[in-house]
Amino acid sequence: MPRITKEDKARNRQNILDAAGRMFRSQGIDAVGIAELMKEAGLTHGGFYNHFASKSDLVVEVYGASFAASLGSLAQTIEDGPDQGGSPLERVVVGYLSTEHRDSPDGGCPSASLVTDAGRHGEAAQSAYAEGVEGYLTGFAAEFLREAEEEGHELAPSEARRKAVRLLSEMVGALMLARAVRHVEPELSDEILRAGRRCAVD
Amino acid sequence: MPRITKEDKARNRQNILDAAGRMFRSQGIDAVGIAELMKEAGLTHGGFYNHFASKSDLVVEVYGASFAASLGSLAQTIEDGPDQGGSPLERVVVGYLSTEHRDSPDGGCPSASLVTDAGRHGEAAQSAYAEGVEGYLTGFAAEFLREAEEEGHELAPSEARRKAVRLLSEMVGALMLARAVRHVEPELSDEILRAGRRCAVD
DNA sequence: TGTACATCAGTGAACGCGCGTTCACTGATGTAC
DNA sequence: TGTACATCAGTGAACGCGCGTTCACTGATGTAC
Repeated sequence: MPRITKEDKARNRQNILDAAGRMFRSQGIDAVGIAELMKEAGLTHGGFYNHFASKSDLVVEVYGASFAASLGSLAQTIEDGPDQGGSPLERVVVGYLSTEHRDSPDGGCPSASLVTDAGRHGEAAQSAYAEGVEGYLTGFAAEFLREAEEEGHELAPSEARRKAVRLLSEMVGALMLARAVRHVEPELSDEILRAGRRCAVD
Repeated sequence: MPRITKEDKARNRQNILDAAGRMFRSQGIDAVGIAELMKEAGLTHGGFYNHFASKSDLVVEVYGASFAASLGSLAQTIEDGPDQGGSPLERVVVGYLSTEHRDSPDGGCPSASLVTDAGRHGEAAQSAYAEGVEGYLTGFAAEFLREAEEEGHELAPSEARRKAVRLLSEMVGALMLARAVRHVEPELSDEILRAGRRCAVD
């Protein structure tokens, strides 16, 4: 059957990246094997090295791609008009700490699902992770400033930044805790999400 | 050389548990092999199964032991008189979000270092994790109530509980984020800790 | 208390297994004329 | 545009390796008399 079109090769590469993004986030990087990953992408394992030099290489690319997608959907949530009321950041928090996001990490925020793996897969992966976190913080801080200006409050940039850091910390912490206890203590899991949603933008 | 005293066997078992507690927290459960673990405990790998039926069994016991130790030192931090000022919970937060705690996960809070592993090592481990989290929440909520009463504020138990959940979420999230970016963005890492320390008991 | 024997913790080689990675092979695509 | 050949993506067997676990063996301890 091979050889394949250039476009097909590019599509295959993207399929591998997408599958890895989903599987890494839901199962953890080390729990996903190359063979399993390639099968999910519709290929056999041997071809992996036609696209990536190593699993480590893939990991770095996945961090970049996952954060890019995640920051994109964050921006969209902020820009979307206030359909069901609440400020943009309130909508972000409500979506972030929703049962849907908790229950499907595969398409969710890499800040949370890849936080532990970031420290264990080399400097390049860690840099990609840090860059993604910085993206979240920048977005949040800008939105805090925008909301303050709109409402006529005084808000120093350094204070907006601090609020952004706190908001991300709480969102990531609540989401991870909620996920960790979900199967054995569903009520505790829901309670954690609820408490975070209720007051996370104070 | 074998056979060994009952007391020696008990001590060996404890050594394995201690080594596992340290190594699991700093490296992650899956990254620690039985051979490496037993070497750290001063034994050879074959003897592991004289103490534990399987690695999974050990994992469950480590969750229990780590949380017990962690909750104990938490209680002590709360009880210790206000040496350098600040309320007991402020002291807890300052210690929790210190660079020392960030840089030595091996003796630190299992809520943070074992949160990801909890979801991936069976129901028993997850239950032990949830129980530990519940212990943290109960301790925090009681302290919020105590402080409110001392200062003459009104505080409903449900509100104290909510504050406890939020506090733990933020502490865990900040600690994990700070650890994840520590080696590539030390300033960002410090900033995350600082922001959490500054206002985590609001 | 003293003796004889059974017990069993520690040892380290060995097991099966799944991992990341390599490789010879295939054959349709890309390219040079 | 048509033809001949080189390229190279996909395939699946095979590699070395480290993992969790098992096992035969040793010999000091625990126990029964």
